[in-house]
Amino acid sequence: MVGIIEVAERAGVSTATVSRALNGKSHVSARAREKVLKAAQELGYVASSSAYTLATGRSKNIGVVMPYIDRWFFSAVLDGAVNALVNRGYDVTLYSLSGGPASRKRVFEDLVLRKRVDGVLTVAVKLSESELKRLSELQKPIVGIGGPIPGARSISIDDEGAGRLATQHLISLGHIKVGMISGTPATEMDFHQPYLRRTGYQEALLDANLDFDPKWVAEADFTVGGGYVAAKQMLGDPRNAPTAIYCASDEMGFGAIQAARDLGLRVPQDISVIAMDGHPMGEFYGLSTIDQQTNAQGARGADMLVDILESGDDKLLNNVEQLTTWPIDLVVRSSTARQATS
Amino acid sequence: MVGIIEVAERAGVSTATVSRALNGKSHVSARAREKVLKAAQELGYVASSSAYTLATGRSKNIGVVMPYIDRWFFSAVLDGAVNALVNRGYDVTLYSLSGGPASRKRVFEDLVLRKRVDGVLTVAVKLSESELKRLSELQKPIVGIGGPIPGARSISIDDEGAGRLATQHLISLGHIKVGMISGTPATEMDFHQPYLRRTGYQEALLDANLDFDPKWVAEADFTVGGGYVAAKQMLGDPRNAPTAIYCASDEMGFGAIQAARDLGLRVPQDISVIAMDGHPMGEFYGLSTIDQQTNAQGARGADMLVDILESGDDKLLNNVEQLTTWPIDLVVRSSTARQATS
DNA sequence: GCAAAGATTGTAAAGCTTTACAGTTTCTAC
DNA sequence: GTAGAAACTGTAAAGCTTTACAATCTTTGC
Repeated sequence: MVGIIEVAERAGVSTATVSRALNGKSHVSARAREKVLKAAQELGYVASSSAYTLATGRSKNIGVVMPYIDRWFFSAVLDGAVNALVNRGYDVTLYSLSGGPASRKRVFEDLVLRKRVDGVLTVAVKLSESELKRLSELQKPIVGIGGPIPGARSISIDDEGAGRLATQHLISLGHIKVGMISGTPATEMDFHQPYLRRTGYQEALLDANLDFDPKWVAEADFTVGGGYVAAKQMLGDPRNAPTAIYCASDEMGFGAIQAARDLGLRVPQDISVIAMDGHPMGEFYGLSTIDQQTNAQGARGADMLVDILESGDDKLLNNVEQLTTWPIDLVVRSSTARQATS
Repeated sequence: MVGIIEVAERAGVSTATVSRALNGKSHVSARAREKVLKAAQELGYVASSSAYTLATGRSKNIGVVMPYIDRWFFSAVLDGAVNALVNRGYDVTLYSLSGGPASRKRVFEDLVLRKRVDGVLTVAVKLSESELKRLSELQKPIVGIGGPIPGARSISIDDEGAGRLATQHLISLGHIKVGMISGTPATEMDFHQPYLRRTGYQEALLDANLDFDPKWVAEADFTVGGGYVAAKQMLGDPRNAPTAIYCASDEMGFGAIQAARDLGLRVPQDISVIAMDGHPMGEFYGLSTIDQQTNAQGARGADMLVDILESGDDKLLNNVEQLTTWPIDLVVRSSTARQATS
């Protein structure tokens, strides 16, 4: 194994100079730098990251914590974050919370204490007070995506506003009976958006003086299957079915469209569907939606974190509450329309 | 920052004993072990992973390398791998190849030399000879998923057999004009399946003495959009359109179904579609498919890697060519049927 | 009760880098 | 040509753990 000593010998300088030259520090003559670079190149030398971390206290590694990996929203955030981080010279270590409370505890205690990561990016995870305290004690900055985190920096859309906007779109098309398929918080997750989106929906109805029937609100698990079942139930009773549905995720929207079709309803002539997220498949199913640029949110969160780490200002390492509201766009496609006169 | 010395002092033993007790080694009295555990608990001590890695040469960390992150196939493999690895006490560091050849080189040179990972799991990446050589020199075991890797261990379905099976299913339903939407290898990726699947398709036609029209084969990029465009083109010309299409991925299958509908064709009465992967949305679109249990493949690959690392047999660290063929299942749903008599 | 074997414990080195500090060389201005 | 400043370079410590080896204690068989 070739170490810094071999490089120093070959270049005819000390290890200190090798280190300085390779890390682009000043106080190295051009000649020495060149010799070092050449020697390192010839030997195929790369510094051991564990020794680097031990000596400097920085790992150049960000921990990303999320409740699921193989769902579109999460993998899209992850993709954005990984690309942004690699551009800035950071690795990412991935932690899933799907293993239950025990693994969650392990993630938050070990992960950070072990000095594996310089900072933490969480997606749709609400930290408990003790988790946050622990991270803060250790000066590990944290950025959350997908919901405001009390006591820390976070990036989130205005979920209530999004729910209101989607519902207003349906109302503006003349719909009077408007239903909603809301998300449901799974036990291991900390989504809080479901309720906010629902609140926005109800407020929009209220503002428009429209009736609100509890039967028009269903809960599902954010998946296509969940949306399908909920929509079929809601639309199945012809005496009291809504003419438009707002779904809290695009995947549930896909399910709802399919359920409508299976019931013989035409979209949008018989039933309008709007959802939210900005899933790439939305375009092909003509699903109207509220786009939230998921990839870009991940990239932005990653950049915020690295900005803090590289600022050189240790005060920034403390976690402070600071919410960045992420903009949303209404994308109108072919799944929403004024209802056909029957 | 609390280190092993503080724990040793509090427990009234030496650091060596603390280390042994905490790592579950033998040669520690029950009494000493208990004192150490108690002290460590009280101080909230966790060993620094960089110091551990520096001392032992092992990082308990696996690098996962894939060309994309936010596509279903890849995130499903990743999910399976992450869960399997966390169960065995390993972290995973994620590398994306989407940054082009320069970033690819960095991944394979730095990643390993920096001793960041004990082993590498690649997904749909074919290693070059020099990449493989480098990994082997450093005794880093590698396992590939999604295609046989020359010179290394890998897990792959029989792509040719899958293409043949899907096509035979269509032929068995009486279809004579059978098209295929094949994948296309993007520059940064090393998919080799596209051609194998296509070979299987052609062989099945040949075996059945069926005509083969080059216009019935299109290439697309594995996405819904790509499948949509290709299918629309293929089905658009009524004089020469196939009555059944085999798509090399479920997402392209979704696109093909949508294209057929937009052309006024009924699925499966006018046109049958079969695809492959086992995408969870397939069920809701009634897409017949060839299931390959993507999650489980990721988990299996991860387990293979850890088995090698924990075997204690250094000879196993050398990379040897060894292909594990992964079983596939034909799942028949409502998108394939005997053609309606016109 | 004692010698030998076995179990437990401690000391100190090794693992590889970064960097403070001190020492040396080179340059500049007069 | 020289003093002083500036730039460069080297030595050695620090960072935190594991573990080989040596030393000590405990047990066992007689």
